[in-house]
Amino acid sequence: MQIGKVIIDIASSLVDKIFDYLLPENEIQVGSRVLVPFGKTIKEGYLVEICQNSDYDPTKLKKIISKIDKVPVINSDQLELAKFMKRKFHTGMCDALRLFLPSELRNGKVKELIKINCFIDDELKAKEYLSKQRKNATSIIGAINYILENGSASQTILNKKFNPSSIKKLIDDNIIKTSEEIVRRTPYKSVSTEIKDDIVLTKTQQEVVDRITSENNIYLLHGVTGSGKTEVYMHCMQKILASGKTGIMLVPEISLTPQVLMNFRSRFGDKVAILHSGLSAGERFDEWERILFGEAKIVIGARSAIFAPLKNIGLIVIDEEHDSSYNSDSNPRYSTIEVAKERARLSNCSLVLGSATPSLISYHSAMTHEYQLLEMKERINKKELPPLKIIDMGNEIRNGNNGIFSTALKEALTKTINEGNQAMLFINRRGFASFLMCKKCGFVAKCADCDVSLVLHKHENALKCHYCGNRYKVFTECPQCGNKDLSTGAVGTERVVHELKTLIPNVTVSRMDNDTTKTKDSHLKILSDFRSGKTQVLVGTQMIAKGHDFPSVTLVGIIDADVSLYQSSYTASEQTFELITQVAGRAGRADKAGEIYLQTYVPRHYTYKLASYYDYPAFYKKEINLRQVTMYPPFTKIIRILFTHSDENIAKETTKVYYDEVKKLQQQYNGEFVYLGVMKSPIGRIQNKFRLQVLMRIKPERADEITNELFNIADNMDKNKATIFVEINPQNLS
DNA sequence: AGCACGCCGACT
DNA sequence: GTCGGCGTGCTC
Repeated sequence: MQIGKVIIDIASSLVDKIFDYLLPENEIQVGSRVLVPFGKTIKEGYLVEICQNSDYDPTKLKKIISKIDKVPVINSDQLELAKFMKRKFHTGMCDALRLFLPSELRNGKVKELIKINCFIDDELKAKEYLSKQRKNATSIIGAINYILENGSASQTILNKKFNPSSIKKLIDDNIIKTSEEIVRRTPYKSVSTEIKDDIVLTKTQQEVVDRITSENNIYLLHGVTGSGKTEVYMHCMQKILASGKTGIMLVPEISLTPQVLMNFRSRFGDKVAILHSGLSAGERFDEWERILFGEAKIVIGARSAIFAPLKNIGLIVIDEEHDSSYNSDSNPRYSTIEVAKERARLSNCSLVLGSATPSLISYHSAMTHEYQLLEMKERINKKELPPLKIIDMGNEIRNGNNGIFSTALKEALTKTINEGNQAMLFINRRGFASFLMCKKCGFVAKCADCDVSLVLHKHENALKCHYCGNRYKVFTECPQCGNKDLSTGAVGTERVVHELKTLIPNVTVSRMDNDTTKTKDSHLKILSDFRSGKTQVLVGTQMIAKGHDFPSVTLVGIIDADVSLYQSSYTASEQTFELITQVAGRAGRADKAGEIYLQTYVPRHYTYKLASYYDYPAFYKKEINLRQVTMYPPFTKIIRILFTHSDENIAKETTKVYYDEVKKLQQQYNGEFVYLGVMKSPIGRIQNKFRLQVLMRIKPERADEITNELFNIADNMDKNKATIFVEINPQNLS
């Protein structure tokens, strides 16, 4: 008797287990999606295994109804990867499997696009028909003439140009004949697929390519900005392609600009598939299908592209490996680097992690020889990195300048604009000001549903909560005491734009942050306006720092570097160093010299000093020592268990039950816990849900074991109480 | 996720 | 007396 093991496509921990079914007579392969009777209803599921026996009462077994797709949609490596994700990150099997499929497939909304071609096979008959028409039948006459002139036309176009009901009548009357054709929606179709000649590599680049392609390993490629890493990746991919294998290259979502995509398309033609959130549903589905059917061999995309349905993978590349977007921080939570390591292991291929500022953890792995370190220390154009000036803002205040720009930055800005060059101003905070406060009674506007201050957005004339999105009216007098003297908190992007316009009245500025990039292509528009010189200054948050190449930028200003340095996270210094290096890399990319101004109140901080020399190894040394002394990652693993519930008492109760269990675990693993504590989450309430947490740091040796125990405790808790989230080395503790 | 079973309040 | 509230539990 053949038993099919099925995971039901319902994302709930209550049904996240294997259900046994009888297999029907006609063959279904493992990895197929199937329809099964489930309770009173019919559900979709994934056939994950076929075997001979079942532990379940054989009389109660039901039969799989049918398969959904013509072919299996999940291959064996992907199945293994899903199991790995369940083990490693505690994701449900269903959640993991869904990552491998375009959502369009599951919704059944997208089908193969069918183009209906309209043509006329009997011209005489058509002309005769034409002559019978009244003069005012413009649609019918126009459509026939249009087809006669063009030979044929798609029905979609005809429907747009003429009256659709007339077209239908013509088809019904057999004047227009139709034929169907499957078309693929290729993104960025306009880009030529003509394959360009190779660029000759430098000696260093060639050596790196040779290393990567000669031996299967995990490589950390540390190359300064402008050292030509992308070219290295492309050459490696070419070699892989030539050997009949396939490859994945991941980039941060934000740097998947049309330019990057064009680069790849012009090198690999239609052998490359592109996966990212900017694609339309149809495009994404078609790209996925091209990969599944082996038409595309190279996949380039954001983090989810690691799940692409490739077979026979020869190389995986993660560019800008330090980028935080590689950590999924909402369900299902996973680390893309960990997934990539496992996928590379399963495919027996190399994994390349590339960055100008590797994450401390990755660099440490290279230092301890878990990864192979590859270095590219020189820029392709042999130019020095631009000088970085640290400006003491305390000094500015002492000299009577209370503004947000230092005197030096003001002068540099004016000079840059006058000379016809471009500038970028970076501030890691959106909105106008971080809060609005009454000077008299100290009242600060707070969100009704979250324990946070509201951020002032002048442009929209609103106070916004950055955690739940609630909006409130801006007040001009204190709601508590009626006082009209209000003060605003720390500067955000809006304020910088405002001050800049005051400083240089005719300047053209655009702002790039979460608020101005809500619509689909808005960030591309902002970037292309800046690239073309339509805007002179680009003001923005994190997102302007990444990978964009603007030849005319000669000035970069970091308005308040301390925002990043003084966030309460053990990665604050690391993130600040990384940020400065990335932002600074935007200046002077082409033949023009660039300069960077960094404004701070702690000008002597080692992070700023070392960042200003672009000395990553020195920064690493300093920071890794600190981590070792204080016992933070990579010397420990941080685990945070977050409990949320709308009833504060229930949240507290669940937290206590869990904490007591962890204490038992601590006894059992005596000495493995460096720290264990229970407390309110830094933001005690979000969207009216109370948040508590159990926080611990564990020595690495037995950390996996302990993590499993922690998962088990969570699994055995009452599902109707507070919601439990387990986070490993969390980036933002809010 | 759904759907049924089951044990307590306001109504023809 | 019943209709229906949604807490609890199960689905191969």
